[in-house]
Amino acid sequence: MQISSRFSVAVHVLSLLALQQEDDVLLTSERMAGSVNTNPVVIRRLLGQLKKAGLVEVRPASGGTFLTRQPAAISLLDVYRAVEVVGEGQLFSVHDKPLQACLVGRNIQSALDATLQRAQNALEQVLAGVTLQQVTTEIMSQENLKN
Amino acid sequence: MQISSRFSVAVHVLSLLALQQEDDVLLTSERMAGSVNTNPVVIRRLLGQLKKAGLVEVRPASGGTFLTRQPAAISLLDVYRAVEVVGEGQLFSVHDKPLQACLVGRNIQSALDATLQRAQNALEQVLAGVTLQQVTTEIMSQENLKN
DNA sequence: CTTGCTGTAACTATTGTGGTTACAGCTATA
DNA sequence: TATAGCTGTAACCACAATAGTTACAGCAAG
Repeated sequence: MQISSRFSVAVHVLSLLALQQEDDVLLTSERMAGSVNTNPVVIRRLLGQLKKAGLVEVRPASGGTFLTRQPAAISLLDVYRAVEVVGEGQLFSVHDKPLQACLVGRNIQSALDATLQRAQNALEQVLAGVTLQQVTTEIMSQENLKN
Repeated sequence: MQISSRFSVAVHVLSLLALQQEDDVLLTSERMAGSVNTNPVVIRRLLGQLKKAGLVEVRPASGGTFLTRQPAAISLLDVYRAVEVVGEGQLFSVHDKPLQACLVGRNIQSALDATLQRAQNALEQVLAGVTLQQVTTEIMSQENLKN
């Protein structure tokens, strides 16, 4: 199955935060929801996870959300982990309880484990190598291509 | 979300086929289901996909399944693709229809695309580098560790 | 004190997964 | 040629995750 769009939505939201101007209008969950094209509650749930991961600070009642770090100090892996699309080391699900009386059954899990772990790490290392800063830069450069 | 266990089950089944002895009893879907600890229909559905991908040959009514290639010529990426856990280039799902009137909204998809593609490729290349032969070798060596 | 926003619970529809029963169709073999 | 046994597949179920929605309590700032 596919990795939840929570991840891409989170990057979208963080990009909005990274690009927000000080003197700009307040970025409320409703505004962000408009840009993402979803429901404000979906955004608020997401912000809850990003907050829990220490990536953003949300002003409780008055509204407004801000990054706690520079965009260059936030990797996509941080985001990926924050939204918990996949638990640590669990990208692949492996069938449990294979027949222990069978040669293959009792060894398949450990035989596969190292490879699956490496595959997952390979994916995560790519995400670790890209920062929010790079994403917003890419957004601006995509924008320029259109002119 | 996690990648379906169809993948690990497929590797399990293919390992059984790779290790089967000529003069051994017939490997029916029921036998394989026993080793995997699931239902025979689940196995037959899976074999249908592996057959479609040209990895195995199934004898229709009399029973019995066989690899069409040497285990060394089957990579885990072949298996991964065969069971269609993830469509080509679609490991990450990205929210569609973001607000086009917004700078971030109209550029986020193309800004993320290359990175997500690279991440997925990284994962797949690890799988491409491991063959069924290596898996069965690992199974035997895990077995030996237990003695 | 009121306005407006966040935080969260609760419910829904949709989708993918994996298990199960049932049965048609075929093939090797007796 | 009859039959036993296996495959192929449809149909259904339970379960879990996702994403959208309504509703509302709580609170902070003006």
